[in-house]
Amino acid sequence: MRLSQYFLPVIRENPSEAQIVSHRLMLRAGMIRQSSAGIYSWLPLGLRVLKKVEQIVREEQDRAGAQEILMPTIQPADLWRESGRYDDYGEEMLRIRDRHDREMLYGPTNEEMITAIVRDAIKSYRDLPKNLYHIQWKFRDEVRPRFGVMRGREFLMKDAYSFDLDAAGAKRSYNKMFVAYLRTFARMGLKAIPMRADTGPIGGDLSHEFQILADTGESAVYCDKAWLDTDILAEGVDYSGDLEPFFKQWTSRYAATDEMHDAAKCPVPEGELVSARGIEVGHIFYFGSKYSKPMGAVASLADGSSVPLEMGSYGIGVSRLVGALIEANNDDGGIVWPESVAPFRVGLINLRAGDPKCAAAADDLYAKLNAAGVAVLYDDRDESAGGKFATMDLIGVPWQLIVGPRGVAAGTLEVKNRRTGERQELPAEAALNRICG
RNA sequence: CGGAGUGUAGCUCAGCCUGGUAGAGCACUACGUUCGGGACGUAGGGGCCGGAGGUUCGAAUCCUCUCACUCCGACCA
Repeated sequence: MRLSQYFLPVIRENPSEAQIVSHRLMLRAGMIRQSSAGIYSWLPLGLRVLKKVEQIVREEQDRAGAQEILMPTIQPADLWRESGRYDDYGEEMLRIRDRHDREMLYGPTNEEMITAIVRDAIKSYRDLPKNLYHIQWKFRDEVRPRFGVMRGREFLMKDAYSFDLDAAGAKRSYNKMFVAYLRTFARMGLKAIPMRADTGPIGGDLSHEFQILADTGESAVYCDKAWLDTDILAEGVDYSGDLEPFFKQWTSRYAATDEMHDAAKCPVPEGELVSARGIEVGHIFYFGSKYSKPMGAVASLADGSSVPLEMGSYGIGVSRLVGALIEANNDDGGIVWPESVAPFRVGLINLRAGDPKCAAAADDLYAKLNAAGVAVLYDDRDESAGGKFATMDLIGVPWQLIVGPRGVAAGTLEVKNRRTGERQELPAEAALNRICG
């Protein structure tokens, strides 16, 4: 993409409404614009990141055996009356009426809807287990939206729902999602720590929150220091095998949110305990027949009797993750994307757009990178060098490739890594290999 | 929902107290000089001063109402 043609409205000064770093940087880097309180438009750069995050989530859900569907944002109120939550949910639910005065709502979550779908389609124990997920916009009318996309009212969430015949099966489904979540966040370069959690309004018996550590996190969290050195991706995972030992291993290490933490009962000695701030990026629940029973979602057994389905639900805040990623990856210059979610891999900077030799060299590199399938943002504008570097730093592209008159004359290119700060002048061929390799 | 603020140019803000032709920096446009880490000069364009009502000869400024946004708290993914 040529920057001269790209819709990238960067802002040099800090917008006054943005209090935390991710919100400031998302506005400044032209990723989002606010529409109203807690509701945002995603501009091209922001949408690229959102889609990358979404894709990693999708791949790990698929790998764990969940199947993607897509449910609507608007739901009928009657569905929620079946579970009894229509009256319980309160003002956080946006209630609307259509032209026939039918009561509708903008879905804050989808337990009722998925339960109705599965209820009508699944009749036999032979059809189980199933895990269905979708990635869809949700609306929760927060009393006080804040922190940009980290606590918006409209947000993109991946929510999966598992259906099993019995508690043992439901636990297996829970374990799969537990592992999938650890892998998902690790692939984004995030250290997400599962913590025993309150089940809240979803209700249920077993629940873990996944918190990533960041200074600006909303909740206080405590964990064993050993968490900081663990690498989930290093462990091979076989979803067809028994994941319970894995689950036990990962939950044996202490980690708790403020509400669940009791300093007097904490098994970790003071020196080994990390006290930090956490951002909740995922939450998984096992809640048995809380919805299947009132809504009549049952499966027939071999002996002709029937049992309510055992359910769990599993959420990841996809749009929140974009903010959380920035909270965890920024410096004075701007965003520092992990490569797996970076909107572009390479920022190609032509320092002298007006110079024919520089332009020819940069155009050539741009063509080569495109041909190699590398996502490249090419700054071909006639701007000051400082401004170009500042823009690339702000939007956090991992690799910068710099074309200037000196290098063109010498046949070299400067390669810079945004994260490490590494800068080297390499022969053109070597520079390309460094980046593509 | 309680408390506290803020709405003036695309952004950051001054002007309001003490009423009298709408301001600055950055951004934008044109031309020129520059050019290896947010350059300089000259000339320009851009505002229903959030909205409605009131007071006044006259309102960005004073009064009333209203809307929006932000912060603290309670609540929550």
